[in-house]
Amino acid sequence: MRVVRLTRAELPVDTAELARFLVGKVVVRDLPDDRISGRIVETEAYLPRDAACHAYRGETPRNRSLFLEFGHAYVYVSYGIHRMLNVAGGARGIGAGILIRAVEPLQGIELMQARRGLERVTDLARGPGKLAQAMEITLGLDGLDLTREGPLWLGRIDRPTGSIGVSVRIGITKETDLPLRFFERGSPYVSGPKRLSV
DNA sequence: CGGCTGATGATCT
DNA sequence: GATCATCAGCCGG
Repeated sequence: MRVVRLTRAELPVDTAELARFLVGKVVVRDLPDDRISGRIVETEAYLPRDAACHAYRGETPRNRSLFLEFGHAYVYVSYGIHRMLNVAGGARGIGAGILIRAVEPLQGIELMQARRGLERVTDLARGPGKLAQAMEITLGLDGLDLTREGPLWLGRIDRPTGSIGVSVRIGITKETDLPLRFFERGSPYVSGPKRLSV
């Protein structure tokens, strides 16, 4: 399978636009001897002046990557257990990002199954915590430029993206009414309640 | 499938 | 000390 790395020039600067753009693109995790990759089927945008965004209260040690130029990785720990993979949005200095919520496994499926302790491919990376576990997303990847060669980067493949649906975001307690979740309609790899993925 | 609950620890106040 | 961009397990329909 041929995966071509995305360049920063082809990424939308606007965070919501980038969130939509990333559906259908590919996350590639290059390990010393193996490649794990998955096609993004679900994202959520977190904007500046959005109380649900980790950057809302300003820059801190944890969220500094959100203020990097769009296309950098922001990885953090949620609920003390799960790691979340995000892509920074907006120009340098703008705190915004996109949570990658689910991918359709493409390469390294056996490795994902081993890491997750599951067989069902639709359960390997359906949800941000599952995705991070399956793809070995670690805190050490925080701050990486995802448009450069390295252990984690973004690419595209020659395959059409289906119709993209929009809904409110999942699992948050603030700004719960904003239509900032994007997903590929009909994909069995999308997470969340079914009513939000129509 | 939807709804609920406990686990669990980094982060910030 | 409170909060939390989640998940697995369990239950009822």
